[in-house]
Formats: sequence, structure tokens, C-alpha cells
Amino acid sequence: MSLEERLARAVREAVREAYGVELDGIHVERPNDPRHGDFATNVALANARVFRRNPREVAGGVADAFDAPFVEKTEVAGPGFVNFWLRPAALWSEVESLLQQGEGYGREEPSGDPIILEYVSANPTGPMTVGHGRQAAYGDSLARLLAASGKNVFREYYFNDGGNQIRLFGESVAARYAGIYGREWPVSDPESLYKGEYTGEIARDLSEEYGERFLQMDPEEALPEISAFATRWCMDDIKKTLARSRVAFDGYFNEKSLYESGEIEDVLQKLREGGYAYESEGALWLASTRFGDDRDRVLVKSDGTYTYMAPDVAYHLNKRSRGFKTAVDILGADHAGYPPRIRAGLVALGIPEDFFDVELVRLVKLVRGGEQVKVSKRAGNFVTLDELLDEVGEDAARYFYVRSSHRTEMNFDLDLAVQQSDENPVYYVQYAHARIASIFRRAELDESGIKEAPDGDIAPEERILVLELLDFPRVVRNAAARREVHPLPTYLETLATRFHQFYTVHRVLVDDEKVRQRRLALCAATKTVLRSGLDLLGVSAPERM
RNA sequence: GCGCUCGUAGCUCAGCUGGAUAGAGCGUCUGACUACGAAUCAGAAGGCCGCAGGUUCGAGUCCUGCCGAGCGCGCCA
Repeated sequence: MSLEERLARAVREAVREAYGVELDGIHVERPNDPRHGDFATNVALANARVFRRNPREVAGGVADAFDAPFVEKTEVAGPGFVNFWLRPAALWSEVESLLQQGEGYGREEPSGDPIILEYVSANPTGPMTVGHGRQAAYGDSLARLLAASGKNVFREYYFNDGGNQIRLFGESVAARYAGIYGREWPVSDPESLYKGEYTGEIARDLSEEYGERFLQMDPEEALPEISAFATRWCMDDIKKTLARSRVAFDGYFNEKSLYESGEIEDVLQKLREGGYAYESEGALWLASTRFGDDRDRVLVKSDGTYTYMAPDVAYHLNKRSRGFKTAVDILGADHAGYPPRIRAGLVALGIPEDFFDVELVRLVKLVRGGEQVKVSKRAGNFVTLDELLDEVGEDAARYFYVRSSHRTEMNFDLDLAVQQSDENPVYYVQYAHARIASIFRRAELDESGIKEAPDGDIAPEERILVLELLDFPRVVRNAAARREVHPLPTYLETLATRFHQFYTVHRVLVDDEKVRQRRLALCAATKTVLRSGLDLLGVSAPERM
């Protein structure tokens, strides 16, 4: 049990003893100002009405009845807070416990219902963009965070390799391919073709591998093969970029398989039978307004092809049938209209409303030279994720992506990111880690051997650092519960600051055996938490820089 | 027009689901390396927390209404 929990329990007992009342949800927090103690509780303020007395008086009663061996001093302050100061022995003993838990500190073993997290799912029709990069960084870190907080997480990427856009993409590549041989390809709509440079690259690879083979075939027969080649090419490209970004998945799901297995038809059939799908104007509609959507949605177009709705509902039903109890999709904010529709389809199929949830990630605005960069896939415009990674590096990119809430729009100033890379906060955090590593090198010690923190005095800088270390599990827990990653960078920067402050004032490698041992323990503990936190972000923790 | 999300220092962003004097980084200014890494530390300046009401002991945080921004409201995904 954490110190915070033990404090809350002791406060509860004090309230019972003083007033004969059992209170739930007692709030214990770290005050902003260290002069207000190590921890504080607002029970007296929050429950003054229950006791029909003024808060300070209630706080006094609680403080008098309070008794816990790990607390050195209590105090009633301000409008009615009870402040607590911990005994040094209790703090050192917490450090010891942290060291013994090692990498497991702040993490819980996975248990409970499995949850499937889907992210990126960029269409295999081009390279990943900086927008996908943000979703990838957020999704991957969220997955790690949820796992660390004891969730059974399965991470999946959904490849849209079945719809109309794949046909168009195939035609785009086919047109470039034919062009290599000075020929024309019969395209359905020249306006909607993909125009990026990479289509030419794919066409060249296609021609290298197959020569003129597809020009001698009936275009309608050749196209599926060309589409498949182009799609596979993009998937490989995307997977390379993901690997480079340290973004991992447990599985890749292909939309095509839903066509082949008949799951889409099954879904449509069930919706018809349930009376949730109806024919109108030659199309098949989902009566999604019955489940809170703004309007009904088309499932099957009048030309007989599916909208994205049909396979997507089938896909999420598939997730459910694989045993997942929760499905969370991470999508770009431009998909804001998506969740109610898919949920409507699922609820119509008898799936609980809370099965499916979405986190929308705001798009990334690129700024260069003080002006917004137009998002266009033309070369030289610096829009692919690979180009960004080349410029700022993997660590800085991942850190920068998740430093701000995924719910706020992000301005990615390219000049700033490149030019100030040395001042990037990620280096500040990494530097603290490297600094500690350097101490252990100097001492010729392996920090994994440090497991003890002997009792003794604790300096203010040490106290603040320990308290910060003890906050880590709560930060992980809360961030995971709110599906927010950005509290972690904030925490790590504070922790790094606390360490640097400690380091500036106190020398670690001193002659006094016990003092030295305590400070080494503090260093080892800080290093563990820094590494653990950086790992959750997919950022490296260097031994030297 | 309706719906969702957002509005905090010059810039980029935090703010522990209602607590004490709203915090970091960058930028600006002033100091600190003859002991473990100065990619660091100490300090200064910089704020009607979009505006106006309300809820209560207490509001950046919750409610309502405005103002402003982004996105959505396709037989596109």
C-alpha cells in the first residue's frame, strides 16, 4: 500500500475516533508549497457541513485524533487543511521498497477483461504523414500506459485494403506504370488519382519486377494485381516507419478478409432481419437515427458497392466476437462524425453501447518560417513522418508528439524543432538519466545492486525528490484512467528538475558510508523511474549523451 | 443553423476530475563551473486563466449564456 493510501486510511480512522463517522473517498494530496507539509487532506473542508462546525475546528479534531507511526508532525492550516510531515525513516523505507520493485515499480500485472486498441490504421495508399505520427506516438504510448496500469491490451492496425480507394490507388500506379512504356492506362476518373511522387516509385518497382506483363493483360484483370502490389508496397513502407518510431502492434487486420469471410454480408443480413436496415433510393440504409445519430447512413450504395460503414461495422463486430470487452479506436479529429455511426450499427446488432469508444487526436499543423505549411504530398514539402524523423530524430519526435494533450491542436514548428533540438525538454529528462549513470560509472558500481537506503536525516532537496518518486504510480494510474499520455512528460520533467536540484546541492560520493549509501539509493531509484517513464513514451534512456 | 472539441505568460504547453500565493520549457535580463557531466543550477521580468453571470466556505477546474477557433453534419474515409 502506498503512503498516500496509508495516510488516507489513518485519516479515516481519526475521523471515526473524533466524530464517530465513517467517511469514504478521503482525499489526500501533495500541497503545492512544501511549507504546507509532505501531504495534506481537505476532509475538514469537504465535510464541514456534515459536522455542522467550522472547518478549522473539524480539522483540529481530526489532527488531535490522528495517529500513525510514519507521520512525524501534523498541523492545522489555512481554511481547514490538515498537513502531514513524514518521518525520514518512512521515506527511506519507501525508497528501499521502490528499489526492490525495480522495473515493476508503478506498474501492475495485467488482469481483467481484454481491451483492443486500434491506432494509426493509415490507408496503404501512401507514406505516413506527420499527422499519423502523432496518432502513432499517442496510440503506442497509451497502449504501454494501459498495460502498465494492469490492463490486458491488444494493439491492432486495420489496413483498409478492400474499398474503392484501393482501386483508385491501383489505377494511379497503373497509369504511371503504363507511362514508363509510353502507353496509356484506361482510368475511370483522372481527377481523383493519387498524384504523389511515390506512385511513380511504386510503378518503377512494379516494372522492374514484372516488366510489361500487365500491359499485355486485360486491364480489368491486371488491376487487382497491381492494386495488391501497390498496397503491399505501402504496407511495407508504413511498417518500416512504424518500426523506426518504436511503435508496435500485436496484430494487423486486413479489411479484405471481411469480404472474403462473408462477415460483411452477415452483418447486413442481421441488420435487415432486425429491421434496422432498409432500402431507399436504390441504396441500403442503416436506421442510425434510432441510436442517436444525426441522420441515417448508407451501407450499400445504389451501384451495389459498400460504403466504409459496412466493413467497419463488421470489423468491430469481429473484435467483439474475438472476446474483447472494450474496443478503443484512435482517430484523427476529422473523423469526429464516425463514432456515433459505428456505435449505432453495433447497438443494432445487440452489442452494449459502452463496448466501442474513440479517442480523437487533433491534427498537426506544420509551421515553417512563421507560416503554416500546406499539407500536400508533393516532395520537398516535408510532410512525411520519415522526413520529420530524419530532421528531429526519433526521441525528440516521439516526446514532442505526446507532450501536449492529444485533444489540443498542435503547432509543430519545424524551424524550432530542428534548430533548438539541444534545448528540447526530452534532452533535459535524458540528461538527468545520463548524469546518474555517470555517477555510477565514477563509483564503479552497478546500480541494480543498490537495494538499501539506511535510515537517517533527510535534506529538503532529498525529501522533495523522494516525494516526487512516490508520485509515479499515481501518475501512471490516473493518466491511464483518463487515456491521456501527456501527464507523463510533465511528470518526468518535474522529476528531472528535482534531481538536478538535489544534485547541485548535495554530493553523492561522500566519505560518510551511510550518507553515501542513501544518496546512491536515491540516484538508483530516480534512474529507475526515469527509465520506466521514458520507456512508456517509447523514448530511449541513454547512459551517456 | 445544429453537434463535438478547444480557448491559461510574447511562443509551445502543464495544472493531480473543486483547494492554500495559477506552474514549466523556449525567448528576454542578472548571477554560479580549482570536487560526482554547466545539455545544469539560482534569481528577475512577464497573467482581468476568452467575456459575463451562477452554484459554495472556496472556481482555471462544475452549470448557463455570449465571443472566438478547429472539426463534423457525403451513396467520401
